[in-house]
Formats: sequence, structure tokens, C-alpha cells
Amino acid sequence: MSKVSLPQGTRDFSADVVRKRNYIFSIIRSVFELYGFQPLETPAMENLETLMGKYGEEGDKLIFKILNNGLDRPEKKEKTKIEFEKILEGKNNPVITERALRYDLTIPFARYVAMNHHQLVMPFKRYQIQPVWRADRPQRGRYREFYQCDADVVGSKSLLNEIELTNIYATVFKQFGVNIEIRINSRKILAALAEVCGGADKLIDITVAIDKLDKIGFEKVKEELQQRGLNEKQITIIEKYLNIEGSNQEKIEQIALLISSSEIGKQGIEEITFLLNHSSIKTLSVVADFTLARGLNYYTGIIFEIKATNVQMGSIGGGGRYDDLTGTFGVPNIPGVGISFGVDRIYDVMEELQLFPKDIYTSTKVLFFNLGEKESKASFELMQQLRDKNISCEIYHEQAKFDKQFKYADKKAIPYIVIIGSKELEEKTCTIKNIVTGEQQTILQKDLLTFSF
RNA sequence: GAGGUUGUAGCUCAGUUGGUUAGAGCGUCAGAUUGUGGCUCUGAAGGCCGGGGGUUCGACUCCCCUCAAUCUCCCCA
Repeated sequence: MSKVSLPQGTRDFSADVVRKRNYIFSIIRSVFELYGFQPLETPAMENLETLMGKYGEEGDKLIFKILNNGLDRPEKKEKTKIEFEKILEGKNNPVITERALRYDLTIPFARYVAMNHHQLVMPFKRYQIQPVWRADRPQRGRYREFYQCDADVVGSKSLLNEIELTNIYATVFKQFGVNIEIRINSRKILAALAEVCGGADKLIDITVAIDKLDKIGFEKVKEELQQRGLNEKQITIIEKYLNIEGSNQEKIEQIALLISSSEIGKQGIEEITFLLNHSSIKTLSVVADFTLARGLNYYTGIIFEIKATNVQMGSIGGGGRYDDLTGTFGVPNIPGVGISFGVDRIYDVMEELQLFPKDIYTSTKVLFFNLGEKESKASFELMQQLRDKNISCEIYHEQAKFDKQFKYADKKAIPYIVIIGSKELEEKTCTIKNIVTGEQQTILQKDLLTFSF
């Protein structure tokens, strides 16, 4: 075994994988652009202060912190020792660490908006495709470095944004050829449930628990609710709530009965109804799922989650509306709504369903055989002219037997080979062979430039 | 952060109740085959058996630690 290795939870991507991932990125990017979103990139690192306290207690622990430079300078040593003691007590300390790797794309975006809201045209629509880092324990489909693809609109309360984002999901996955179900719910309905249960302050406890319904079943959810301090009567209401079934329309009617006493609940139902009845949504596979909760606590309105049908896989995308993400950076009253695509999981789904197009694997189109010094000179000149015409070419790196050169083309999936040997050199011709069909023809060298590969 | 499983050739995996030079298939390289590849045949290279320590005359095998992958929980994408 070689001693060199990768840090835990990180990966190298070889050519094939990069091409497939780029295929995913390019489709997502083009759809974002199609809907009028502008690109944004932010630095890999942020001030630790920017990130701390935004992801909950668990999240804070998973932030990768960067050690300050120059801690070993003699004049600083004593201070460093004293301040390091505080780190050991679990307190962050700018003397030791003042920067951290970004944990998601949303908070850096909020930081950007807070810094630039004066010159941004509102509503501001941005998309961002960059890696993020989490000091999580790696598992299958779960890494310490992974990409997120986010699109957010800030500065608008209009539900038109939710409708557009829903259409973005549908458009992207249609292009991928992945069948999906877009599940929606509203945090307002969940809040109403909490109200009706007489435990408005228990909203987070309730959402965290019912979010697991799919995974662990109602009995376990009930246990968790009990542990989180809900009484029998409250749990009975939640049980009724979780048992709601039927078409979107039927579910909405039932939910209305249950939470009609709540003003915020009414609002939530209105919003969901508005979304579902929009002409562009009616043809899509959008399902109202009132058990959908999603972990992130900053959501306040409609929330989304994407499930691939036909494939066993967790959610491959999600998002929702938040009222005041920039508030913590001193700029209140900028509402927003955003969605995210889980690239790694989408990759796994597409791999399983074999949805990657075949033509993304070829890079080189033409291989020129190398059959000697003079011959390869002629080939090289011709090759450069083809390259000028934007056709990707290679020439075999040394004179070798046909066998070897063929195998090289085979392995690299190069579809065409061009042979210029002594015979062709003399006749100013070249032989073109399509390696896939086996067809072969000899033409004049000057005609190669207009040959349609 | 808690618990379980696994780690042998580039890849997938055998293996000996602890006993000399650790095997197979696939892949790689060379030849059969110096102007026509994929098939076939022949041969070769490639391993401190994840790393460190211990027990033993002797450890790939048993014990401890560690690292990594993977699964469940937690949390999430």
C-alpha cells in the first residue's frame, strides 16, 4: 500500500466522473440562467464569526476551522498559550482561529446580500455552484467536501418565485431524464399545528420528529414526541394530522378542518393552494405532503423536497422560503426563497438508471497514426489544421505497431483514426477509418479538412 | 459524538485450527502478429497481507492501539 492518501471524506474525480458531473452542472447552470438567475462565487473561507451560530449547535461543531498563521512567533507565544486554553473549553477564539471553510452557500450569500444590498437590483436572483466543507463523519453519499447548487431570490415576497423555482426543478430533472416527485409543505401549516396542539413553542420539536415519519414510522415518532415533552392529547392531534391522505385537494380540505382556527394556518393553506392551482404547476408532479418538515429552522413559508421515483434514494434537492436571513448581519426585512440540488445523489441516481449520454465520454475525435518520421510530420501538419477547425485530435506519441495504436484509440474511445504511411505520403492521400463501424476510405489530404467527422 | 462490519496484487476476492518461496480471475506489459484493433494462445511483471505495538521458536492468521472504507444512530446534501 502506498503511503500517500486523501484526507478523510474527500475524493479525486477521474476523467469519466468529471465529465458526468460537468454534465449535471451544465444542465443545472443553463436552466438557472434560463430563468434569469445571475452567477455568484464567494471565497472558500469566511470569517468564523460569519458562520458561527447559523446552523444550530450541531452545525457549529461541523464547521472546519482554520488555524491562524504565525502562532509560533516568539512574541506571541505566551498569549497563544493562554488563549488556547479557551479553545480547550470549547470556546472559539479569534487569536487562535478567525477563519473557517464555508459550510453551505446560503449563509455566505446572505452575508453578500447584507454587504451589497444598496447596489443590488431587487429582487436579486443569484445562483451558486461551489464546494462546501463539513467535518461530518463520512458515509456513503456523504462527504467532507461536496458541491451544492443553489438558486435563491431575495427581496420579494411574491409566490411567483416559488412557482418559478418549482418549474426549475421540473425542467432540470426532465432534462436529466429523472422522474421526480416535488413534495411541498408550508412551515406556516406546521406552525399552525403547533399552535393547535397548544405548544407553539414546540414547533421545532414537532417538526424534527414528524420529519422522520417516512424513516421510522408513527410509533417511533410518537415516542420521540413524548420524549420531547408533548402530552397524550397533543400527540393525538398530531396523529390525526399525520394520517391525512388522498389527492392534493382532499388533503387540503382535511388539513383545513384541523387547523382552521389558526390564522397562520389559513395563510399557509392559501399559499399552497395558490401554488398548486397555477397553470404551470398543474401538469407537474407536485404533491402536498404535510409531514414534510426539513431540518433547517430558518424556513418560514413554503418548503420543497425532491424525491426520485423508481429509485431508492434520500432527497435529491430541497429548499424553501425564509423571511429574514440577512437580519443576523444587521440588514433586516429582506425575505427570500431558495432551492438546492444535491449533485452527489443526483449522480448516483443517474448512474443507477444509466441516464448519462454516451457522447460525453469522448474527448478526442481523431487519432493520427504515427508510422515514421516523415509520415508523422505530414500527419502533424494536417492535424494542426484540423485543430484550427476545432476538431480535437491526437497523434500517437511514437512510431509503433498498428496493433498498439489501434488499442490506444480503442481505450480512449476515439472514434476516428487517420493513417498516413509511406504509400499515402507519396500519393498525398490519407486513410480515414471509423473505428466503430469499421468503414474505411482513402481521400486526398487536402480533402481531410472538409471531411465531416 | 456512540455502536457494528471490513481492510490480502491496479480491481474483485480466495487462503492456512499459527509453520518454509501467499493464490485465482479480470486488468497491465511483452510475444505469436513490422500496413489494419476488439477474439485466441504463450509468457512476464506486480504484495514488508492497511499502519504500529504485543504474545510466540515462528504472526497474513491470536491480542491491543491506530488509520481508512462502509453500515446503524445523530445530523444532513
